[in-house]
Amino acid sequence: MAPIARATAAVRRTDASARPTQAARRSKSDRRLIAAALKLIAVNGADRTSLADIGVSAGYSRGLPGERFGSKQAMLEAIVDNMSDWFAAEVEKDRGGRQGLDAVRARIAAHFDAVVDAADATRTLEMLYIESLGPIPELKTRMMAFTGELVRGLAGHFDEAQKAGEIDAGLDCIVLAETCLCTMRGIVLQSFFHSDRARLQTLRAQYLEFVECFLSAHAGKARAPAGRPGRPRRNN
Amino acid sequence: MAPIARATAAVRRTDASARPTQAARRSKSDRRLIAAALKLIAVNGADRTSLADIGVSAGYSRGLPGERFGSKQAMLEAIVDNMSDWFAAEVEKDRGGRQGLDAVRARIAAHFDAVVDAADATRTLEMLYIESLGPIPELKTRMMAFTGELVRGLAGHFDEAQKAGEIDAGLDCIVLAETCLCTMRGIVLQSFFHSDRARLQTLRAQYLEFVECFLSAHAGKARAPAGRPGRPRRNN
DNA sequence: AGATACTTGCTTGATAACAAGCAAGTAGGA
DNA sequence: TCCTACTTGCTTGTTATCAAGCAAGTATCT
Repeated sequence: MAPIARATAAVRRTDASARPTQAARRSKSDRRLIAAALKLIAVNGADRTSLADIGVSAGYSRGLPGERFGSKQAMLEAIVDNMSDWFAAEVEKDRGGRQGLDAVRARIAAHFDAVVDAADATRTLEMLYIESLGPIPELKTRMMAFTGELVRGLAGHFDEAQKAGEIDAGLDCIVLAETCLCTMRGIVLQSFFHSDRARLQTLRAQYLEFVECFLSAHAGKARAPAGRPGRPRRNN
Repeated sequence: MAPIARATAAVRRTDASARPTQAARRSKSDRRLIAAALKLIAVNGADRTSLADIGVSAGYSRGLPGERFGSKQAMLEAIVDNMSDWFAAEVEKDRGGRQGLDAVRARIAAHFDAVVDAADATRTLEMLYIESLGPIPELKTRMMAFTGELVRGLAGHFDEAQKAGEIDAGLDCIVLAETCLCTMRGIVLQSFFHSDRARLQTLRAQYLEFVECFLSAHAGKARAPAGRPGRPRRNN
């Protein structure tokens, strides 16, 4: 659930269960540091979050984050990597084995769900997304790579949909996917301003209308495949 | 064009034209300070932009911004106000006298055009949009007000379209408008990552297809509640 | 008109808070 | 005992904010 644990260390604790191993210690502190960073950055932004605050908030000393990650920049990069991997995995997991438009729908749903399930994480990710526009190119590169990965993933399913005849062959899958992700990003950002969770769901629903409408208007000619939704109808 | 000048002071200069009046001086320095701030914040973000840098970059001393605006926070607020007014006026101006769907289209076009015409300004606005999520509520309030204004403006035209029978009576104009603005915001943000200006236009065109598709699918006189947006439901 | 008093734009120096990074140290697991 | 996780003290650089001052514009009086 939480996008935190990455170093899955050997947690084999000896029979004397009160003695954690070194690797377990490190892994635990890693996790807590990143969790604390997510919480703080989600609220204050990266620039206003000091390494000292992160360390103390995680229950350690003020110096640990710097010692562990080497520098603040490096820590931010680690966080982005961590979350990118988690988010992509989450979306991919929720896709199940689906393909084509079903996979598109699953990815969109997974995207919004992830935002709800891991609010700190996604909010931090969005904060860093913007701040990465600054002069430090390292984060920006990673963010673009991350976004590109999502775009290509989604575009791949549009491709499948084209090949399966679910949608028009003339559509540009990459552009289509990118537009979808932009919209989702915009909606997610907007939802950050309203603590009201229902707002997100409302906008999400409206967005799905847009998508289904577009898809059915551009439904492919080959109408052999079974799974094609005829009308802008949501599931069920 | 530029969203800068606001204090339209009495610029009545005496016939000895080389002697600027006090008000003119102040107005000029105000303009230059804000212009410098826009440039710097667009690149570095507000947190990484110091008042000293702004002053020097504007051609004045490092102390002037603080002295003029009172505090950094206040300066940011002034900038947001300035730009909000300008942006809203720009969009409204481009609307001309149009109403209904034509006005919707004009507003969307104006929105994207403004981004291209005043890149620094909009980029700064977006930067501040995100940073305003932080713990200082002042900016956040203004940003929400600004966004709300845009939403209501757009929604008003959807309303007109409904009354004119251009679109379904069942549609929620506010939600529709908000979704549109979210998408535009997302696209604009995405375009910041590519110095390539064509990317923005590509996504913009794709988005317009979405909109037109949705509008024509929900065109015509009020029909039965068949087309009403269903409740948010995720596809498993 | 010309000189004088006053106001306002702008600059410069000082200060205090804060944050990142480094180095030397302590404690706890192997 | 050695190694590693972690802490603490310190240095250095940055930045917002304040206070004092200078210079240029404006008003007032004669």
